[in-house]
Amino acid sequence: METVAENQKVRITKKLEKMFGHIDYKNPPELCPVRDVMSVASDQWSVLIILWLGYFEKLRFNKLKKYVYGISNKVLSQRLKVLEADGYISRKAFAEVPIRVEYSLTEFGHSYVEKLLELTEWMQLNCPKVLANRERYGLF
Amino acid sequence: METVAENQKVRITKKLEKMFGHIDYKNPPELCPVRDVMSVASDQWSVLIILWLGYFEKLRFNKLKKYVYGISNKVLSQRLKVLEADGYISRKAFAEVPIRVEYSLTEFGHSYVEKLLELTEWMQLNCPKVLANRERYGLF
DNA sequence: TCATAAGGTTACTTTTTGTAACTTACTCTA
DNA sequence: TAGAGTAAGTTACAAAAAGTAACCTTATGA
Repeated sequence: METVAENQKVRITKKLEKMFGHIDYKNPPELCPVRDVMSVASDQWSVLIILWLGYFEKLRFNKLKKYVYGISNKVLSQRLKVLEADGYISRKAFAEVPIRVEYSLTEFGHSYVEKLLELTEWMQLNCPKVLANRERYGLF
Repeated sequence: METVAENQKVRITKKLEKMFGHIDYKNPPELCPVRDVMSVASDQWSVLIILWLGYFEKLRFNKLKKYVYGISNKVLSQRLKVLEADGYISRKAFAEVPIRVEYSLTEFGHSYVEKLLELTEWMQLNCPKVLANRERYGLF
């Protein structure tokens, strides 16, 4: 990662454009792709939802609620909607009584899980803080 | 990513342990490493702080505030403390008047930026939603 | 003596998140 | 036929988090 001295004027580079989406830092923050990417499925609940759906082929609402321990109906419902809209998961409703709804990861969702695991493994090896907790996790 | 049928009992595997930290899903969620990893420096403001510190070698409080457009003193101060505690950035205060404080990325912070950029590039190629926005970003 | 400066902190307001009770439509049991 | 149960959510309300704007400190220059 090449850096630039503080007093130096910002140079417009391909790399910077990719990082911020647009060189003008006064632009609305929604225009930053990195920010977008990280905001989509990086919150605590979404991560757990995605992980459990990565482990099970498919899960119904209440099963998912059981595994994503401590989540409420409202929050689970909200997160599922966002994750579906963003293409991580798919929702399949069956016209039964009572209604049955199955959630599963999309192709993209599965590859995102791989990325999450990669990042986590990398963090476990490189992040000072996580490293300090490895005993707590019982890993390695 | 291998998945497991819904009705199947959870098998305790090395992979699952890594994913959740502990097989018992009723454990406090702080015990999930993936969750930990994603929660540390993935919020909107932290990402921008890290990116700008990745671009500039070092930045003082008010410069940083200027680039991380729209952030307040309180939030910037808070995030900087957390990021420092977690090993992403380092803080250097000079005994001058008025006081001068320089923030910069640690070694780990720099490699995290690389990871962020990698993930973003990957997302831009694979995420349906981000792909739809690529025209807006003016990338590619 | 008043303004300015850097790097924050503090009291207060707004927004977001979470909680627990309720809903709907049907079926099973007493 | 009244009542309970079931799945997948909503809704009204409370708690927590985030944001805002004024203030602090120590010193220097006008």
